[in-house]
Parts: sequence; structure tokens; C-alpha cells
Amino acid sequence: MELSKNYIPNEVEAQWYEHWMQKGYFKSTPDEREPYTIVIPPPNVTGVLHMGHCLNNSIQDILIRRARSQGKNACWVPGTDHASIATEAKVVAMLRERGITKSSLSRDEFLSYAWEWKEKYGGIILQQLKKLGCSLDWDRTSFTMDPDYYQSVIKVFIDLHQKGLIYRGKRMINWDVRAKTALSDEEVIYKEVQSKLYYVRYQLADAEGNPMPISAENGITIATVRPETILGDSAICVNPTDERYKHLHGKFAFVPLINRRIPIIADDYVALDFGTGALKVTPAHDMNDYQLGQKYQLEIIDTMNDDGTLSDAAQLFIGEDRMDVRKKIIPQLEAAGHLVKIEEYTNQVGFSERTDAVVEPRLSLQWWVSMQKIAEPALASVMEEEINFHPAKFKNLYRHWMENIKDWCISRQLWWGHRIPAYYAPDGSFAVAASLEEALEILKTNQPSLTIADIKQDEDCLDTWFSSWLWPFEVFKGLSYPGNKEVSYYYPTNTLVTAPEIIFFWVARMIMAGFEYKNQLPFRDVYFTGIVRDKQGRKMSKSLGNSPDLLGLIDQYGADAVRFGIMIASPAGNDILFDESALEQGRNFNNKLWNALKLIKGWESRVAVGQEANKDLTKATSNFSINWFDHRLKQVRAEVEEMMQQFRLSEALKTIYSLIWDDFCSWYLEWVKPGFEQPVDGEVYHQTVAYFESLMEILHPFMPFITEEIFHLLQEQSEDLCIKQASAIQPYDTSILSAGELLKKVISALRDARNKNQVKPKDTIRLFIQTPNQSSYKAIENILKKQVNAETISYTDTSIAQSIVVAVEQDKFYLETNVVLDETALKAELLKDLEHQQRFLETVQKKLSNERFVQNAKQEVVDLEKKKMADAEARIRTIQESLQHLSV
RNA sequence: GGGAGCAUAGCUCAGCUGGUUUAGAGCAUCUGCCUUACAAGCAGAGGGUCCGCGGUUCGAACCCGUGUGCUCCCACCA
Repeated sequence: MELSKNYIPNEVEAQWYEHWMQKGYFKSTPDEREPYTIVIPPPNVTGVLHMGHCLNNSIQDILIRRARSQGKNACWVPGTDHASIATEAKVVAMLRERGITKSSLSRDEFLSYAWEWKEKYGGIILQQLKKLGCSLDWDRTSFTMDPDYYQSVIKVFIDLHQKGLIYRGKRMINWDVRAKTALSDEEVIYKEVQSKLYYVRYQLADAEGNPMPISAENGITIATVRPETILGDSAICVNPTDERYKHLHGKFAFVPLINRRIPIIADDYVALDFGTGALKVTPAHDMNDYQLGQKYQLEIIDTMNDDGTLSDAAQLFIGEDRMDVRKKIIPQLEAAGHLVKIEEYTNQVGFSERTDAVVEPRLSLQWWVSMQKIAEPALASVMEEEINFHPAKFKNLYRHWMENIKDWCISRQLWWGHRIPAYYAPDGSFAVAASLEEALEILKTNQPSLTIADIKQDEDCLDTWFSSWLWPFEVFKGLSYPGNKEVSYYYPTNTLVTAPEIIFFWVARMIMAGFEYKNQLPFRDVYFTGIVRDKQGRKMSKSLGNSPDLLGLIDQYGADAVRFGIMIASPAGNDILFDESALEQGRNFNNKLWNALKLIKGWESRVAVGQEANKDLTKATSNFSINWFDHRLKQVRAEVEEMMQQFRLSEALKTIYSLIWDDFCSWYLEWVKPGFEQPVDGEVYHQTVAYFESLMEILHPFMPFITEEIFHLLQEQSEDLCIKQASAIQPYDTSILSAGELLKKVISALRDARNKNQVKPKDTIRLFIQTPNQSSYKAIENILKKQVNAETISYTDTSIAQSIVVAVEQDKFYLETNVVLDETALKAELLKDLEHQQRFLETVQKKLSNERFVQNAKQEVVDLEKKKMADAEARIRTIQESLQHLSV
């Protein structure tokens, strides 16, 4: 069979994915094996695959494929999140393009459009994961609004309400004026913004309680960045110790333009040194002002509608957007003599995570979850390391948040999502129940005359995270069918792979839900990925246009190369700077593997047995190489095993990469490779194929497609690599490994000497070795000969004149060539080396002459220093001898 | 304002229990090679004030203190 010049991933990848699917390798059902379970962090149903998903899912696939090869029952559950606010925003935008406004639709009409959208686009991201090679059990695909899942969310709401952990309350919340919904604190992103600080003078009241004519003496000046909220002011507050305002305590001022009379109060909340030291208090539109309002029983004047326009209560600018009013009110204030000055000011402003609208603090009636109690076991499980975070630094962050946890606002004024199961009677009383009928029964106990027609369900939906916190058990229907076989087997899951950004949104809450509803942690390990950034370290975003087209990259480089590129430099918790050159490296690696395959396939027809095989390579040479690589493989297997257990995935991949490229291709294959069209020793051939298979097995979790392809091209296989069970970890012999290392070192040193003396690659040398252990070189003579292009190798007791001298450890090597040596250059080189060695020797001698070192240091350390000294002395002698031989 | 983390080659990062030939890898750079697996390659090489300062120790990239600079999280003064 003719193999192509380069590896071409596209067709190969699609074919293997199809094959694995047909064979059902990714399917999992409970059995007697130990389970290994991962639930995917469900991407938004409207999402498309981006770099973050690529990293996240590559990691999960690596873990799952590895578990599968280790005899575990690997189960990776796919699915999507309904993402209420994000999806609703997309559907609204889609409808707008078709000329339909949300407000013109009924709830049911809107929802049918939304479902239509979901059916059409909802699966895209899952299809894209297949291209990446993700071995998910597709039969288990879940959605947070599946009927059973929906019912479980409602069940949890009712249960928490019955336990007194869910309540309805009027509070100051973050209001998204674009989506017209409440947001939780976590959904608000604070950004630094260049604002203006307006100084506005309010008139004071005279003895009769009427406004005095406006002037500096008859006024009190406040500073604000939101002058439009002036219309909702209920008081002015100063610090009680502030001498400037002591005479005004208990007096009154007037709201500019509308002349509403408001009291001047004193509270030490107000800072003396900010602005003018006088604060306008607007209880309906500021978190802190609300607190003050409560404390002093101030009037709450809500001057804003749900869309951010001013309400009737504002008296002026009714129906105009608050941002427009901010601009328009200034000239009016100025005209009336209220404006004192305007300063440039930098402050933090909250924006909606989903719609990017400026968030307005607003007083409203919402549903809340009381968090303190359910947070306790969740905090303990992480602190006591029942659940392990990787990297562990995120424990601190988690603890801080959990110890200061606030109640969770779970109602959203949206239609797409789980509708709050609260039902209201006309008098405002309500019941929380699974259905209208059940709610009616409850309400009837107090109001017997009520009928179905009288009661109405809450219009609002639940926060998306109120459903996704059930994900780890509800994908196994752990709440809809408690105690079922699946959830008993798969739960708790093993590893969660997610971004630290959602540690509070999701990770913490899943842990809480796990303890509250399963009495058990949801997963044992949490692997936090970093954020994928561009080369310059910027976050990837649509507006910067620095977000690469992932499917395009997979087309161009192949999925294996993309996985390699993203994994090679991404330790847990570190941001990764994405650079296409890493993908090139991945593609080159594919190609390297492909070429090694071509070499070995070329030997297939030239396998020789018996004497014929011994003509070119001696048995000893083959044995040395085979033996060395055998132990090297065992060593790396053990190292990789340990790294994987510690979730050091990047390092594991680097180790495997170097094992394949350097040890296998550059050293081993070069050592055993027969000459052009020469026969290959049978044992060498069979061992090499076996080694290559082992390498594919170790690499497979990282690069599943090419490894499977090569595995099958190497020889006829009875099974697929995808489900092949990994070889056991075995002990390895370090003396063989160090013999290999010495050989490599000698070869490199000799090649370097050739290079430095301008000996052309084609020019042969005659090599003389001066060593006390001739026998150790006998086995590797042929390797050495080939690797340094020596025509002869002989042993000597004395130095060889007119040769290049190289010292490795305590052995000396003399290279005799037909090339005329440049003795001046040679001498300079030797002198430079001599100086270096002497300096090194000094540091070692200094160390060894320090009595306290010899007394205190461990014996091995002292022995090592002694060996360093002996080696350095030997090298210095060699150099000095060589210098004597020179004629310059 | 509170907290956490980071600083090692041009770039990205390892360096785990303080000692492993005067600090390692990949990428990039330079030199020489189209050597019948591979130029998407091969063989080599150069490149470091381990952020500064002070301390502990026989010994510090690693431990302690301090300064500087970056990053992130939380809270937020209108």
C-alpha cells in the first residue's frame, strides 16, 4: 500500500468518528465496572463552538478516553442549557428582524417562536463537538428544559419554599432595562467609565418653610453622577460631625425644578471628604440610599419605568430615557441657577452581562433563595478536600465567597425558562404548588369561594442557574426518579471541567444542590481551565475580531493538531495565549508520526531472519536499542500516569511528544534503521511495531484520530485503539536508561566536534576511544559508527596526535580526519573550554573543602560533588594533553 | 478599600521535598546539510542579574522579610 507524502487528516477523522459511533464505543450503561463520569458544562443552546469550548472539551475528552482505556465505565454526558436571558435576547432580535415585537405577542406565541428557534439552531454546538473528536454518549443528550428536568426544577422550588428557604421580597435589585428583568449580583459586570460629577445646589427653606432665593448662602450643594435621579430625592444627608452643615440638621431643602420639600438628615454613612460632604438620598434608585431610606423612613419615589424611561412620579421628562434625561436636565438646572460646576470623574458602572445595558438599581418584588444554610456543607466539602480544586488556589476564592454569601435573586422577568410555580389570588395572596389545581386547593383553605379562573400564575421565570445547579444528578433523572439505577451508579460524578469565571454561578451552586438533594458531593475533582486569549493577551471577543473560526482551523490543520495546539501550553488555571503556530506544531507532529509509519511500513517486506539479518547490524546493537527503548517506554508510562493523576495534562502531552519525536524517532529508529534496501532484523521489526503501537496508545487520549489510523495501518488489528485497554505500569531499569543517556551524550558531543571543525557530514572519521570500560562500548559500536559517520572504531591507551579530542565524563574520544584542521581555531576552542572547566572545578572544590557542607549534606549529594570533581579533572587533563599536541 | 496570584532565555512556560555536572523545554533565532521516513525535515549552536534589596542556611530560582511592576477576584464614596 502506498502511503501519501503527508498526513491528510480530514477524511480520516470523519471516517473514524463514524466508525466509533457505529460501534457504540461512547455509550455507557451501568455494569459491574467502576464508573468514570463527567457531565459536560452545558453550552448555551444558541451557542457556537469557540476556543473556550475547544479547550474545555478537549480536556474532558482526554480524561474520558483515558478512563475508558483503564477499564473504567466511562460516561460523558452531553447537553445544552436553555440560557434564558441569552436565548430570549436572541429570539427577540430574530423577531425584530422579521418585524415582530415581543410586546405584540402573547406568552405562548413567543414561546412557540423560541422553541422553533431552539429546534433549528439548538444542536449546532453539539455537532461541532463531534468534529473535535469528543467521545460523548450522545444517547444521553440532555436539555435543561426537557419535561422531566423541568418538573424537577419546579419540585426544587416548591421544596425550598416549604423549607422556608425561598421567599418573596421587595428589595433593591439590579435591573436590566433592555431585557426588562432583574439580574443577580453575579450577572453585573462593573467597568470603569469616564463620567461627569455634577455639583447641584438645592434651595433651603426659610422660616415659613418656603424656598429661599437661590444663592450660595441659601443653598446646600451636593455632587452626583446621575442628575436625573434628583427627581426622586427624598432627603439630603450630611455627616453629623461636619461643622459646615451642623446648623442645617433638621431643616429642609427643595428638590430643584419640582420644588418638592425634603428633610436634611445626618448620618455617619456620609463621607466628609467626598464631593461637598452633602449627599442626595434617592431611596428608590440606589442601594445605599435605600438603606438610609429604611433607617429614616424616607419616602420612596420610584421615578423609573421598567424600560428605563422616567415615570409619572418623576413629574418631568415623563417617558424619556434616563440617559437622555441626564443630558437634558443639566441646561435646565443651569438656567434655574442650580448648577455650580461639572467635574470629570472616573467611576465604576455596572453593565448587564448579557445585554450590556447600564444596570439600574431598582426596588422590586422578587423571589429569593436564602443561601446561608445550604452553603455550609458545600463550603466544608471543599475546605476539607472531599472535593479537590485544580489548581488549589481557587479554594481561597471559593471560601471568601461562601463565607460572605448573599441571598440569591432567582426571578427573571422573562418568558423563556422555567415559570415560577406561584399562583396568586385576586387579593394578592399566593400559593406555591406544582399546578394550578393544587394551588387552588391550597388557596381555598382561606378563600373557599375561589375558582380556577380567579387565580393567575406568576409571569416570571427562574434564573438559568436555578436549573443548571441540578445538572450533575438530573441528567441521570436523579430527582425526577430518585434512587434510579442510573443515578445510583453514576453519581457522584468524577471530574468537572470548567472555567473559573463560573465558580459562583455554577460550581458552588451545584455543590450546594448536591448536598441538599443527594446528600452527597456532585463531583470529586474540579479542573479549572484558563481563559483563551489571543497572542497579545486580549480576551477573545466578537468586537475585536480576534476569535478564530474553529471549524476553519480544524479543516486546515485537523482536529488532532488543534487539540495538540491548545493543550500543549495550558496548565490548569493558567490563561492560554492562543497562537496558530502551536497548531502548526501539532500538524508537524502529525506528519512526523506519519513519516515514522512510512519508514516502518517500508521494512515490512524486508524482514529477515537468522544469519542474513546479522550482516549489517549485530545482534548486540539491536538488543541494546530494543532494551533501552523498552525501559524508556516504561519510564514514560509511569511518568505520564503520575502527571495525569495530578491533572498536569500539558506536561503529560509534552512528555509524550518528546518521547515520540526525540527518543523514538531521532534516537531509537536511527539506531535500528537498516541501510538502504538492507534487510531488517525480525526481532527489531516486531518490537518496533509493538513500540509504535504502545506510543499510539499513550497518545490516543490527546490525539485520537491519527493514533487510531496509524494503529490500524501498522498491522491487522482485532480491536480498535479507542477501546483498547492500557498496558500496566511496570518497573524500569535505570542503569539501562543511563547507558542510553551516555550514548546520546557521546553522539552529540562527537557531532558537535565534527561541526565545530568543519568536518562535512559526508566526510568519514576514524574514531579512537580511550576508556577503562571497553566492554560497555562493544555493544554500541555499530550505533556509534553510524551516528557519527566513523569508518572505523578502535580503542587506545594513549592520546592520538593530530586528532580532535572530545571528553565525555571520564572517557576520551579522538577523531582522526582527512580534513586539514585549523589549529589556531582548535586552540582557541580548547582554551575557552579549559577556562570553563577550571572555573567549574573551582566551585566544586570550594564546596567540598567546606567542612560544614561535608558534615551536613546528604551522602548522595557529597558523592555527586566528588564525581563532578573527578569528571572535571579528567576533562581538564584531556584538554591540556591536546594543547600539547598542537603545533601552534 | 479588602483579598489572592504572578514575575525564570526574544515569546510561552516547567522547575514538585532547598543539593542532580556553574538553570530546563517548546517556539523563535543562527550555522551546516535536499543524508532514500520526514525541508511541515535532519545535525548542531548561541541566548539567563531566575524582578530589586535584605535575611535564614554548609548550600536559595525555591524558605522568610521588604520594595517595585503586572493580573485576577470581591466590595464600592454619591
